Amino acid sequence: MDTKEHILSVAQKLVQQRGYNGFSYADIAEQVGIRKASLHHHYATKSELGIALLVSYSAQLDDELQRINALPAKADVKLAAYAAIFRGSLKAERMCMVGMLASEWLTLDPAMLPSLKRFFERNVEWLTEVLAEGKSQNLFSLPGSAADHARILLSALQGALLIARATGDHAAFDGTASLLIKSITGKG
Amino acid sequence: MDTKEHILSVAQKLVQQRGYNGFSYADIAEQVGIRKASLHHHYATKSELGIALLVSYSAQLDDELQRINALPAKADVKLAAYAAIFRGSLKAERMCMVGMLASEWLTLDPAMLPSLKRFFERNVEWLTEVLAEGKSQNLFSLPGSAADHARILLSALQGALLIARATGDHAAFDGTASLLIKSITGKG
DNA sequence: GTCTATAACGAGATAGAC
DNA sequence: GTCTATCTCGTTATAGAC
Repeated sequence: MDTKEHILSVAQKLVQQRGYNGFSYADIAEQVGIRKASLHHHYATKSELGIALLVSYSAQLDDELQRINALPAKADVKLAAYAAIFRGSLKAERMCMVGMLASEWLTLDPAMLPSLKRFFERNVEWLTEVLAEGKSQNLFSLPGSAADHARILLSALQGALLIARATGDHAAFDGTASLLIKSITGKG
Repeated sequence: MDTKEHILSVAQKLVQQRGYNGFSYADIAEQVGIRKASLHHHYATKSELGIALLVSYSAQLDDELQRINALPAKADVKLAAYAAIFRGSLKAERMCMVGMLASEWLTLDPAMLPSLKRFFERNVEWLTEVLAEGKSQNLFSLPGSAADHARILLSALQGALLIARATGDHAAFDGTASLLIKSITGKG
């Protein structure tokens, strides 16, 4: 991994754990093993780094969604795989990076906001497709639009991750996630 | 309102809007109309202020839940009144203060954490009671435990507020909240 | 209880040598 | 591309007068 990627990886972890306003260039420098000033050669300003983080994180999301799309699985399994992404974050004691940034959005460089919004839209779009797919396969019984259910899923997983990480109650997250999926796949 | 309460009120708004690491004593001083140094007479340190904020915010929650309990209404109406609290925050462009603090919990004074956890527990307990009440009134048809449904409700409302505030999509919040309640009160 | 003044530190960022 | 050295500003917090 070259230095630029190493910086990005460390910075992403710091945002997910401490928030954008909760870490400094000194923290990155320490973990990457170079001096603060050298960071500015790769990312001149902190908000430039923030924008790069959003681009990188969105690409990671696309990779994950494509990986799930490629599974030889039905829609219900895809939903479980999607929820497992959040479960993995919880295990690593990290928030979704964009969920974290969303909480701080009023303090962010406005240039970061478009990709932040786009990230959530991408999640809702993908979930809406999977829900529609499950509907056409007669796997799901959904009162209300697929898009509204998609937003419930995204919101509930973000909120459950937020709360479970702070309370340390991982079992509560599991209960929430499995009941969420159960309530979509139907009771029978 | 005396100065101490005024400080608390301004600080609470700042945490809800910008996060605990996103505002300073200078911001409070400017809005309260006194000097930075005077703030330390009322709250010696920032984490002392943070703890006072959690005590005050928890008391506000108790007031709201008691107000809803006192309504001459059935469980479904109480759930809608609970969701309306979050809707009010969104309208004021504020996060739930404790949801905000939860995202930053790794950077907080550990003394703040017990009341933070207690806040979420209080929400889940109350929601669990209302859901059980609705069940006994034959208003709700719930697969899974009332506590798990309570956690879905809390998580989804926290997440929907987080996302809708950042994206500016208030209609998405409304769709999420109403479908959440609809899916509990049943389709008939 | 509020003020001025200031301490002590950490932040993001820059200059210029190597 | 990384370093040392430094700048400027904002942060929490304190001392002591009024």
